[in-house]
Formats: sequence, structure tokens, C-alpha cells
Amino acid sequence: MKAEPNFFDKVYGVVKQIPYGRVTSYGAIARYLGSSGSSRMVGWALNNSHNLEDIPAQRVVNRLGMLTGKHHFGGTTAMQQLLESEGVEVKENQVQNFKELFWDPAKEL
DNA sequence: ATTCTGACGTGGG
DNA sequence: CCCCACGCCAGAA
Repeated sequence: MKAEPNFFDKVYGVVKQIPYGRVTSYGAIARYLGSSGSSRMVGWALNNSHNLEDIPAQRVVNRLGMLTGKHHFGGTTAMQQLLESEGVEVKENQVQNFKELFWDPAKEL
């Protein structure tokens, strides 16, 4: 088996590298991987990340900073609680200061 | 095998 | 400024 980094694995790698108290968007990751149009696959990959605990998927939101995937955290405000626990202000399922907290892998990496 | 949906994003009207 | 439609790829019915 080749240790070839697949799209999904790449997503995990990037998400795991997201610094504390920082957030990023699906499109940013997809773009970093070279598949700017496949932003959906990023979400799909995060969905698979449910098996992994090293994937801070709560730091990954859509381009609007909205916690679109909070329903997948198995709870209601679980995702928001996690983000707020890191110092990320969340209001109405939306990340406040998203622009400042935004961590672009293509730019930071 | 076909069809639809899904943690998105961008563009056009 | 708001709403609609399309594109992406993969998995499930």
C-alpha cells in the first residue's frame, strides 16, 4: 500500500494542524488541496473524521463562519461549546471575528 | 445501473 | 441586495 496522501487524508492532516482558537473553511482546505471546486468532499472527509478523535472538526466551518455541521457533532451546541471553550466566540451558529480567526492553510502553510 | 442528497462555493439574474 | 442554479465527488437508497 502506498502512503500516498489521499484527499481525505490530506484534509485530516490540515485540520489537525489548525492552531488553537483558530478556524478555517471547507473551501480553504479544498483550495489548498487543489480541489477548490470539491469543497463538498472536505465536508465528507470531516464526516468520516467521526472515527478519529484527533480531528478538531469544530474548527472547520463554511466560508461564512457558520457552524453548518454542528448537527453532526451528535449534539445541539456541542460544536459551539467546543469552540467557545477555545476562546472562539460563537453567536447564532456563527463564528464572531471569523475573519480574524480564519486560518488559511494555503496561506499559513 | 440510476438518482439524490450532502459539514460548500461561486456566479449569474 | 436577495434568490436560484450549477459544479464537485462520493456514498447510500
